[in-house]
Amino acid sequence: MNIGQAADSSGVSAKMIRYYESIGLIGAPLRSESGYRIYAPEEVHTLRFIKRARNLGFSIDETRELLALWRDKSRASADVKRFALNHVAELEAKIAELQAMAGTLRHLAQTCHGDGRPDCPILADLAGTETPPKGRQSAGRSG
Amino acid sequence: MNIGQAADSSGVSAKMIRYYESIGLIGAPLRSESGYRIYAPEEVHTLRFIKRARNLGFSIDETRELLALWRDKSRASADVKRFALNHVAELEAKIAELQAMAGTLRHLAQTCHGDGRPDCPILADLAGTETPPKGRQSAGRSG
DNA sequence: TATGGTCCTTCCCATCATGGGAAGGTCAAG
DNA sequence: CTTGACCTTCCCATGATGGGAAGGACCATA
Repeated sequence: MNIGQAADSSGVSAKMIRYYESIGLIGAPLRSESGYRIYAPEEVHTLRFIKRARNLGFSIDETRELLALWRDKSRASADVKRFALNHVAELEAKIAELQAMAGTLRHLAQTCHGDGRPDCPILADLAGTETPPKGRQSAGRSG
Repeated sequence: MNIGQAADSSGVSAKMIRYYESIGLIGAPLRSESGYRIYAPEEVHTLRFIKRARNLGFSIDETRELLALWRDKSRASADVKRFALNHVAELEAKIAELQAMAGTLRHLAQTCHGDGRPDCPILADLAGTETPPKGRQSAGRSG
């Protein structure tokens, strides 16, 4: 199986397969006489594993650890679970961060007329000039 | 005002201030006789604007547009609002993506014993081997 | 057999935003 | 005058991915 076919059947681009090999995430495959990389089904399987881990937001280094856990037939499922839940916590932290941004911005947009007038509380907030309308608490400046 | 003071009072590192200057996000400030950058309060104000925009998740190019809107005294607030809401939509898209990841992973972790046994549905799912326990719908493989 | 198209190889560069650090000049206080 | 904190420019690294060039390999068809 050539790299192109391995790419098609794993969802990992040929470019990335070579990169993964270069950083040691996967081993170097066999080569044909002319130097073409030849992939066994087992290796394509590994590529699919990697693809799926990446899709779940694991970094390449985390994926490396997952691969190690996968290959270690005697690992405790508790180890894997801890690893997964740790990643879930990281995802949730990032989600919260983005939600804070979106919330602040949505709030600002809500107070913006959105008409032809130039006056805009969004820019006023970014500028820190906080055009005080009529009784307004200093909200959302905690960044 | 030296670059260090400008950095402290804007929250943008000296390194990034120089970078912003190099890419034309901000103009080149005055220089002292010995070549030190000298910042006026106005420029520090701009840096704070940039910092805040970055904190809200705007890219540098988006920040550039926001700066242009800010400086354009005759812009319509509708333009700013549209820009902001567009960014909110992008943030929400990313949030949804992360939530999908977290949800899938949380679900997988839930089905994992998390004890000393090696058997682990998380790795099984990543591997695509899907150890069918007893009546299990193919959930979460839409990546 | 020649040709063309599609694949493969390696190598370098770009992205985006940021930090690290080296080598050397400047400034203010002791 | 020395010391230490600051400034300057320049280069390199990150993480994950893609783009593309130059050249070789393979295969089908004329």
